[in-house]
Amino acid sequence: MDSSLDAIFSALSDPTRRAILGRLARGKATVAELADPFELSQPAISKHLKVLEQAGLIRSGREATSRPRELQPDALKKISDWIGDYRRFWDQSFDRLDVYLSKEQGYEDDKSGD
Amino acid sequence: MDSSLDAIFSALSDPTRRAILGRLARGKATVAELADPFELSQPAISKHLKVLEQAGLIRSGREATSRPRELQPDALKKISDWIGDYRRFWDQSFDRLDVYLSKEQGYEDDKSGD
DNA sequence: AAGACATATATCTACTCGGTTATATAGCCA
DNA sequence: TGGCTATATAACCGAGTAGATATATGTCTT
Repeated sequence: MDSSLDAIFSALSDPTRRAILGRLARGKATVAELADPFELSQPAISKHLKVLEQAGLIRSGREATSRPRELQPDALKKISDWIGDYRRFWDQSFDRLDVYLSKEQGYEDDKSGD
Repeated sequence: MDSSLDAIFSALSDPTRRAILGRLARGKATVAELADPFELSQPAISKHLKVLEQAGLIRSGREATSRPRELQPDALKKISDWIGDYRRFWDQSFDRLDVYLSKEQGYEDDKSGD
């Protein structure tokens, strides 16, 4: 599993792979279940799953003859954190001190006196 | 400008382009300024800038002979919103679905041989 | 052990991508 | 106007990608 930003962003740039993640957000699924909505061959789906797994976005299990996939949120959190550095560019309220401080509960409004 | 998730994620998958965005987060810059930190040719940088612009991540201005670039946060907000749909999977305080999902067995985080 | 089933891997092809060098375009100044 | 500067575009190359079909692997069932 790579889990670098390169691999994660690259994996997410494909609509099929994002759709697969969307399906997995509703619970784990077998390869056959994941392939069903698409007009792609089974090997094509397996390839997409490999890309997602190497990016750290999903992981594989084993249940009898099937290898169900499930979401692994760490990679998504990683890019969410990266984007967070730019949040101030579109979110006006981000610049406010109280927003910084409320990252941890209980730290709220220690010195907000403007 | 495309601005689709495909184009945005794809643009962000390259470390040079992310570094360019990082530089632009500190203010607008000319192509020459953006190229300076890299050991790449000027045309290579121009290509990267074109990719970023077509994804809607930056935009070009005009000042005398230079074409300064600046951040355009809309595209970043777009993918931030997309990721937001998955926030519950890593943010405990968002809800508890992640706990429910990881209760199932058969996944490879437990690598004790059978 | 053999067959069936779910999935992975191998191989091939067309296309995209990131880089290069060479050249073109556009604005400023003497 | 001609030349300088900043940047864009064109043409090309090697590496990687997404798809296909064909085949292999691994597990359950009988």
